[in-house]
Amino acid sequence: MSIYEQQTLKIQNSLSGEKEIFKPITSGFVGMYVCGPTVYSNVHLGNIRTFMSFDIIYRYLLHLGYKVRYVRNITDAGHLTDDDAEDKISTKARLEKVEPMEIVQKYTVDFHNVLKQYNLLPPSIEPTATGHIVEQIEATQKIIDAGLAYVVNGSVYFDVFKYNETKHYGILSKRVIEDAIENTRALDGQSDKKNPQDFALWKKAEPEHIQRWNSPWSEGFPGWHLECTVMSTKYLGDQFDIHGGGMDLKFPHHECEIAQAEACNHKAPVNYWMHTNMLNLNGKKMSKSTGNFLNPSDIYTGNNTILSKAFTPSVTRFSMMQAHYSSVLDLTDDALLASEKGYNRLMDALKTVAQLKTNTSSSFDINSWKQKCYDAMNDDFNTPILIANLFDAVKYINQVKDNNASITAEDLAILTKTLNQFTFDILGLKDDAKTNSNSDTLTGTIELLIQLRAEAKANKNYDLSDKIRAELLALGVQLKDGRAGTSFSLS
RNA sequence: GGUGUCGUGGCCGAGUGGCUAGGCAGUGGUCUGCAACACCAUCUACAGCGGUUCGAAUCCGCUCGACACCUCCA
Repeated sequence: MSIYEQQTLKIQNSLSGEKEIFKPITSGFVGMYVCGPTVYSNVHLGNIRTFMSFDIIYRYLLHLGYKVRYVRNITDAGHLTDDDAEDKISTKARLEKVEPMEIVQKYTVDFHNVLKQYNLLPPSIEPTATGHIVEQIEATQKIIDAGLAYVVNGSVYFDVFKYNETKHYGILSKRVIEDAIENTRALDGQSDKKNPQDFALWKKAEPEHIQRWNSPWSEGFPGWHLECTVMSTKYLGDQFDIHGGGMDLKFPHHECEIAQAEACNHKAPVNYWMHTNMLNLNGKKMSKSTGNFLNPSDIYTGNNTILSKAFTPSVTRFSMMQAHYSSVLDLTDDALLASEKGYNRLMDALKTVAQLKTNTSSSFDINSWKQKCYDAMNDDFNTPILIANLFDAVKYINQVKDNNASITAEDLAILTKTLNQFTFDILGLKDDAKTNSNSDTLTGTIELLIQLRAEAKANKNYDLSDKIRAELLALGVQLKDGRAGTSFSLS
């Protein structure tokens, strides 16, 4: 029996605006699509938060025993910039005098490196827009055939007004498109489009545009919204379970996806839409121009002027998990410092739990604690509550260590397994100290110093014992004197 | 200007119509040669103003503020 048969998972669905019991289309299987990055520059820290949130969701679904196909695309064509009608990738390529695919390669590698640092699991399929030009042309033709798109000067536009006659454009973002059309019709000027709300399915390439493909309408490139529709339905089917992305993509990107999929396949493509909230830095939106900006790697290299020190990816990850994915998260030095201490306490407890002595009875209800951990995650992946529960266990573990509480061997096994599963498998944390420097040589050396210090202390040679303690601390080794002797931890 | 999300204690951040969230910091204590760690105890709260209710920080309205998306293009 799989875990998911014993747990009731609820997901906040942006489409209905309600928390719904999750029921996959095919029992035991989950199809999940998340809009990936446009690889024209280093990945944004805000993107990391989004992908990390879905990493937790992916990990939890896997833990529950679902067979998950997780698709996350790479946008390497067709995403237009805000300030002009040029392709982001081509613009940058011309600037740096390189091939567009060179830019794509460079930043795709950067993206993968950063995600690996933050311990994100790779998706099951990572399709690229340029690898699906044929499918995008086919989808465009299908929408034209359905009478919901029109061709002007080699470009193809989705007819939002026409679509809205039978369907609801705005169903996801809760917008009333009639109002928007009413308000903007007068402004329509030299555009090829019938209506400002219409969006491009295919764009004719200007002469300077490098990325271009042949199509029935022109030599050009596909519209940004179409790639996600094509790639999600190709790998997950016309209807699939979960579609995720950042809040900023809800409109128009995801709205357009729904319209395109409806136009192609005559059914709603997605059962559960999930949107993650934004990441701020020191209370403000991150912006390169104002200097209120961090690259994901700046945090763990410490190479920045905003934070007081470097923070490991696990600490950053832990810090982000202390907020719910649907809340705006404010990243600050204080918050990271606080998270680092909490994270260290959790890691210490995970080491302590392996050394606990068992008793004939338990003073803590392990099974109800375990269920509380599941309840937290079942409630729309509430990681802050989960972490609060993990700290309950930390408290208990320390009490047992100090003989102020007791635990049976059976309960200890459950506690150890559950704690490790939630910390490492589901939250995706890593024990940085362990991975950094856990060699027998180091351990042996420190144990020797601890022994020498104990001898110095026995001889009341406190100058020497304090010197050993202080210098080890300076090297990142903290000695901990307890009743049973001295232990240590690495930072 | 339009739409949406939100405003919780020194900081971060959950939750909720009446029952201690949690982390970090602070305070008192236990432990220690002195500390640190750990443990025990403890303090600070729900933006403002109205309303509904036996009871609201939680529901409703207004005000103020924050953030995002849109308003030219996608």
